[in-house]
Amino acid sequence: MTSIPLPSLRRLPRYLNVLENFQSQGRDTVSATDIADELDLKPIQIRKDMAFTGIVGKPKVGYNIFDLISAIRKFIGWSKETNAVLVGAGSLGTALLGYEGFSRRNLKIVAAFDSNTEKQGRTVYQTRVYSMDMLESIVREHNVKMAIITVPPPSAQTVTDALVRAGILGIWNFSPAEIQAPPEVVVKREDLSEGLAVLFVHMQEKQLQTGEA
Amino acid sequence: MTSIPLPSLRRLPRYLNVLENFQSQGRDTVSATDIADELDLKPIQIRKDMAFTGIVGKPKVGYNIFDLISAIRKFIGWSKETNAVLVGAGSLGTALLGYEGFSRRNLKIVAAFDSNTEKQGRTVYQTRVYSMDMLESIVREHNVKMAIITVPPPSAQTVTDALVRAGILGIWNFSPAEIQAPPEVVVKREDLSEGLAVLFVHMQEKQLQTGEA
DNA sequence: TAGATTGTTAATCGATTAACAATC
DNA sequence: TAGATTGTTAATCGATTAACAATC
Repeated sequence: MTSIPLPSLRRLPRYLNVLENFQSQGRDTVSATDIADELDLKPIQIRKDMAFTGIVGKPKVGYNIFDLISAIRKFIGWSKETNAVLVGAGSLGTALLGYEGFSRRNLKIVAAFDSNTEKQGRTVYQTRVYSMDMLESIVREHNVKMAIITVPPPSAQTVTDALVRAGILGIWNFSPAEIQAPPEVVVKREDLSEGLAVLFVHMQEKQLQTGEA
Repeated sequence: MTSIPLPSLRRLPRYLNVLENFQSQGRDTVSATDIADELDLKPIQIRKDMAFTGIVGKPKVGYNIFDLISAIRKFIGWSKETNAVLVGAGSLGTALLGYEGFSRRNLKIVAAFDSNTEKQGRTVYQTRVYSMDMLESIVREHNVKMAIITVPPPSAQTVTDALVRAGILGIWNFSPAEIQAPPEVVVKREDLSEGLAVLFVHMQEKQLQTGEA
């Protein structure tokens, strides 16, 4: 079985958003065209992507919204709760601790860690901040497999090493540092400056077109 | 002239990070292979991407680091300061107001806006929070062309409309809502749940490989 | 000079899109 | 039944990779 293409995978959460909107409007079926219209995509792309999740639609009828939502959630792994820890309770880390979008996707941050003793012992949006010493015991106690890194770039690799030692298997790295981890650990980079670069260049290109360089 | 491919554009900020590291180590030239090794990419891809920024290297010598940094910064539009406003001073908005990575890229958030009267008048990480009424006058006063949206999904479209009326030409949308804007306005989505989905699925795939489903 | 590294042209790979048969 | 919509197979498009000539 061939694995889902990365661009398709990235579109799945968008489909989920749209489907949840449709559902809250009381609808119970959608066609690929309905979804495509919401997202400015082509219907054929939706159908191709849906096939990867294993869901099948009915010709003439379309897809059952409830089944489709379940299939996508299950495919991504959002149908059951997942525990995570967060390292780095600075401005970005604090924001993520309070981000409502995570609980919507069944992600639960069970503990935060920070080397700053001033922050240790505090509770940020209902999550307790611990010293780094506590990392391994808490990770193992809650059987945590996923970690979020929101520390400054110079600390990113040290933190990564500690997480790996504690048994973490997936790291979501919000620091712009390039971190190295063993092959069994999945690392997802989330460098905000990438998105900023894309926006800037596209704005420039658009301005050039209108002659307003 | 054909425009830079999106994947290449997204790699440019990573090159910049690596080059700045090399520079702080006192080096003044790099080869494509040096960069590739840092980022787990192939040298040929670096050379192809560099060509888009217009920079040329010297056979046998490689690229001049200072020139390369300048060329990439200039290409992206990070060599001069850019003003932006932020709408939605909630947890994520507050984080972005304090995010050090932006000033490194010459992005200056001149004002924040929030409909919550409790937040209005406060100063968050040196940025003043205003009521939405002030949006248009402040945007025009500072000649702001770029805006960051960090409001809850139901407000995203209303905020977008207000930004467009105020003359904003580029929107960085951190809300998971799909927003509509006129064609002259560039919209960059930054939905964190996309990255989360990619991490989850890749973790699952890795577990399956090790037989630990 | 000889070797290393760039930049270009061609080949491959993978994702998107098109065409169309199957079917509720 | 006829029309609409799915899912599959083929064609196109674009990005990555390979091969290699140019050159400091």
